[in-house]
Amino acid sequence: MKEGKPATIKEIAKRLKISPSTVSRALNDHPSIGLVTTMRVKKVAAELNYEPNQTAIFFKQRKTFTVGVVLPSLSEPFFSAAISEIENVASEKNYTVIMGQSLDDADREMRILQTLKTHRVDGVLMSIGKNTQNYPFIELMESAGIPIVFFDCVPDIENIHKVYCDLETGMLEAIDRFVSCGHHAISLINGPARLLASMEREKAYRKGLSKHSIPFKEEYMVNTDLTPEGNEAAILQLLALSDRPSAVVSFNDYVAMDVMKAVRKRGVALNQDIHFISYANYPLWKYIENPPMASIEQFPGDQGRKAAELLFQLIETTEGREPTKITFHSRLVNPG
Amino acid sequence: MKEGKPATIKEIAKRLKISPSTVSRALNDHPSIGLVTTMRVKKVAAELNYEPNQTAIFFKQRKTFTVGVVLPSLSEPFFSAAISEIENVASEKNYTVIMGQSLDDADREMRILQTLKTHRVDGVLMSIGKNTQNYPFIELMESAGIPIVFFDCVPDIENIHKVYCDLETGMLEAIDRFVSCGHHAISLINGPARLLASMEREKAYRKGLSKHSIPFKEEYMVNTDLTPEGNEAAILQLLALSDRPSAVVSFNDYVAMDVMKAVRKRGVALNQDIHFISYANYPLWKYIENPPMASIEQFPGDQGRKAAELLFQLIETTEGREPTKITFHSRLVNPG
DNA sequence: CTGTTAGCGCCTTCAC
DNA sequence: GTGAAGGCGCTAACAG
Repeated sequence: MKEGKPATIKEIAKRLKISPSTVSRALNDHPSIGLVTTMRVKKVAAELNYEPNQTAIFFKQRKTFTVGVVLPSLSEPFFSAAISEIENVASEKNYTVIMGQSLDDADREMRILQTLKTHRVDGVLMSIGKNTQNYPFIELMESAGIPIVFFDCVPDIENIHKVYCDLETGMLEAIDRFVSCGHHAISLINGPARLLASMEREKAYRKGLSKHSIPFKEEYMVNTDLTPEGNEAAILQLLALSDRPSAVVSFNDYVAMDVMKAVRKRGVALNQDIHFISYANYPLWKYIENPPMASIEQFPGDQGRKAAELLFQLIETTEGREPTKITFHSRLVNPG
Repeated sequence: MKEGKPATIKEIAKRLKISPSTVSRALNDHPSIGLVTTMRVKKVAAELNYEPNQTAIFFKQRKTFTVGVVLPSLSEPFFSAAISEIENVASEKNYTVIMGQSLDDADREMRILQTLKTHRVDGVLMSIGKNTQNYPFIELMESAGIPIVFFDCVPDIENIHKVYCDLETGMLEAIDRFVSCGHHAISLINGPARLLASMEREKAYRKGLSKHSIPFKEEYMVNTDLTPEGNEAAILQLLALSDRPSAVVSFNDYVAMDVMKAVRKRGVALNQDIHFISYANYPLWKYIENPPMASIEQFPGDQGRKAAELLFQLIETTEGREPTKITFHSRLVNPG
């Protein structure tokens, strides 16, 4: 039952008393091999349960048919959706996926990339962590000739391939919606100020307000460090205001959940006294008793798919390509 | 910046006018190489930016330092927790992780295993899908000499390595809890009857009841196909009973969420008219307004870690080992 | 301590 | 159409 060694080309050559090269060609349907020999070879191959030794092929072809995926966390539904699509694209192309979670740790991120490099992956897809400030890995991968495509959480520099979601459109739609429901006291609970993602939200928020001629009020924009405590602190800051906002856009759904929990605890009525819209649109909203008024969808699956497709293009064209930038537009949707 | 070819051992040998084997040994800190030569070699290696070609090493050593992980879905928090721990163990051991989602599709499962085999992974960790009835892949992997360890959702056969969570203890604790709160009309919303997981729950449920001398009532045990519709239908069946149960154990948290939603919709008061306990203990409960009374923890992370550790043992011992069975015991905990 | 030789399994010129 | 030979990069006998 247990075959010590899998069959090799040589053995089937020996059996047929022909040369290994002929066998190799036959197995690869090389045109110059006679149909009969090809058949005979394949028959014996099947009998011997022959399977090509991929490691040998990888070695020879200088290609591993493997791509690496690096992202902050697998447990976030957002990234799950992305990696799922990535895997679909990869398996269509007969590539396998090696993955690593950075857990928002820049060192760990770098280590993962190193590993991927020594494993000679053919390409890398990456969404950087919140704490990643500089990007040594870009040069690392480039010097190794390994293409890398960033998605969703992308470095704020040019000359790289990236796929991401423009946060502005969703924010504008959110504010439109709030305004059309009669809200004018609209807050933003933003993430850490240094994050690109936060800066974009703020910019869009200001733009949305001014579009409706609502003046920007300092005290309506608060920041959270994205911890549960920070999230709670942020909403308390808003609730304490004499002119408490009636509508809030929050950084993402996790923030929204903490915030809504805190609101509930204080006896403020959700979707009555105060209304929420947040980014991400996590699937679990449909189970919640009082879900937010709306969500801003960021299309993780589509981003993942596009990024993967782009990566495979880069892998297939040996030439160094122009940096490509693909943008999705966030959109307001019903939660869940 | 971009080096066409990475440096090889040969080149650094040539530079130093020594033999490649010496270089190889030096780089691997072989004891028989003089300290000076070792130093010189390493110095030149660093200068040339040498990095060993893993594909060559894999090829030569007949080992890829890669393990495959196959599970139904990455997006379930349960499996995320497991794979996260698996990855931790793997990276401690300097292994990388290739993963595939079966999406509960038996064919896809088989295809993933095939791919893992051709990629010559050193071992496989697997949690089988709900629809997997027979296990051709066991023989497949065995004939290739690739050890496989199952975890959580494991085949119902002997002679395999498995790590799983005994569901009984948690069920007994749940029923104890219900009874001590004065409940005697205790229902079970179970999964598809053919699932091993369902059979175990039923058995434990019956045992728990009889422990408290509560007679088993047919109409108190209903099944769901685990779809949202099925879940709703199941609870409606219970609610329609003249002697409606006041306490329900449900198959898992997804079922519980659907069920609780349905209950809410009909104006039955959660945690008052009717109480729930379910398996899994998903982290999101802490955000829910009326969470279940308790959850049954199945320790996905611990299962993943143990399974991985076992797999690495198997990989390291060339000998075919006795089938190992490691059991965790589910436990009642506060949700979230 | 170091060098020589050989070979992992496959593919690919180059000959015939 | 087929065979022989060589080599990918590295390691591991076997010699010195």
